[in-house]
Amino acid sequence: MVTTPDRRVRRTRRALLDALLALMADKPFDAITVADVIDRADVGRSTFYNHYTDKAGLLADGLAAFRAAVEQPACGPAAGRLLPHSLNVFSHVHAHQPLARALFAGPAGAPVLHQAQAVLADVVRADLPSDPHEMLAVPTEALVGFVTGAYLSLLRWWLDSDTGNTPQEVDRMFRALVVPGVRAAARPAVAPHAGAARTASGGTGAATARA
Amino acid sequence: MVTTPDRRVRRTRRALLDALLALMADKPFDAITVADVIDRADVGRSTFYNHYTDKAGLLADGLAAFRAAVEQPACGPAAGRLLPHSLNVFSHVHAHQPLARALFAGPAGAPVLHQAQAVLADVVRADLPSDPHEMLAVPTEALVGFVTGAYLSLLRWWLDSDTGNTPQEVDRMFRALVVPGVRAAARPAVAPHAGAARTASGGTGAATARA
DNA sequence: CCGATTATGGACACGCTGTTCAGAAACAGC
DNA sequence: GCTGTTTCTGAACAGCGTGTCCATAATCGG
Repeated sequence: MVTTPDRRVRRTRRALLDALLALMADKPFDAITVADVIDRADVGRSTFYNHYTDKAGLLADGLAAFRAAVEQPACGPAAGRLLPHSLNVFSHVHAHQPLARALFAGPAGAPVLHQAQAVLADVVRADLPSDPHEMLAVPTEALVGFVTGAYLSLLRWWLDSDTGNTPQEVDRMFRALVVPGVRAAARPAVAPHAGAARTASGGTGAATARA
Repeated sequence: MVTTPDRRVRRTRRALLDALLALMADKPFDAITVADVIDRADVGRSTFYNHYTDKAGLLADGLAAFRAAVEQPACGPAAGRLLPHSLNVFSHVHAHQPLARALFAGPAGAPVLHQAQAVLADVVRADLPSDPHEMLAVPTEALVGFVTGAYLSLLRWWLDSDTGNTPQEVDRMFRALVVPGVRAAARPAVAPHAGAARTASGGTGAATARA
């Protein structure tokens, strides 16, 4: 069960997924027809529907692989940090470029983006301190959305731009942009009367005494 | 041309757009058929194609309205701030809820999201200091993507959650999350030679947190 | 080598798209 | 109110993508 026994099955599925990913580099997912996929994969139409009920079913296979890769425990040096999986995300995207490129870069298409976003959101939710006070300056779910959006935007920029940045460099940019805001949001809400105007002029908080 | 002369035309177009927006509250854009729209709008099929070549054409009308509303000069008190249009965005979203809800909340669909995102990205690009040094810690386009993503995530959260937050409150959250990161990113890049060797350990110069 | 599983091509009904056209309805101006 | 113009309407049409079915051929594991 873990590994499909029959070689034909593995061969067919791999061919279909590869074809889909290759096509996703050009067209958005919704514009790709089953005919396109089986044509490029050299697979009969009936065969496709023997394995998947849908285009989406095929894509789900790819997404599951991505999720499994990203969710494994954070690498060594990032243990105690604020968003421990960040480098993990960028590293695995780097390692699985064709899949990641199909998921995040170019014209993604609605279902793809939605699902890929959900994977990232789960990672973020697990990485964020589980709202100990529940009285933050920004509600937890909004925070999750913010961080997820930052992942998405950085990934898109990275995969679309031709600059050959390393995962480490992108991770550094990501953290520079996100961490200060998360720290600010994780503080208990500012007093609504006294310090309302203060937020605009807030220093970049070089040292947030977290003791 | 500014105002379509014939009343029938205005009536028809308005009915079609309203129908589309209403339907977008339930289904993603791609799942809505022309038949759905004209059925709800009580309009003949030929009539639809007399005005628009496409579902997308109809939506474009809505997007143009949104863009026009958001791009007008920033309101008074936000003059000299870092992202002067931020409150503008949230205020106009609040004022045009049905449209905004269709564009940002719920299952949006690929073309909608892409275009709405482009509108926001243009606003952000105009709001960001036009890279005076060009040697920032984060490339300008990545920064634009980051801020745009933050807009999107906050808007989605706001429109999806039932908490009746005011535009001002959401704007405050937005700025608390985004401004510190933008300030950090807008600093000239860390000295490339001195500190570059230990890049692998991550952490920007400013925010190396020790747990 | 053989029985079981999988791949294949072709045909089918269905739904959505975008176009065309002749006639009915609503409009603006006098 | 009348008239010429513009717009709406319903129905029909070809084209394409979807998902299903089935008998047959190819490939697998043992």
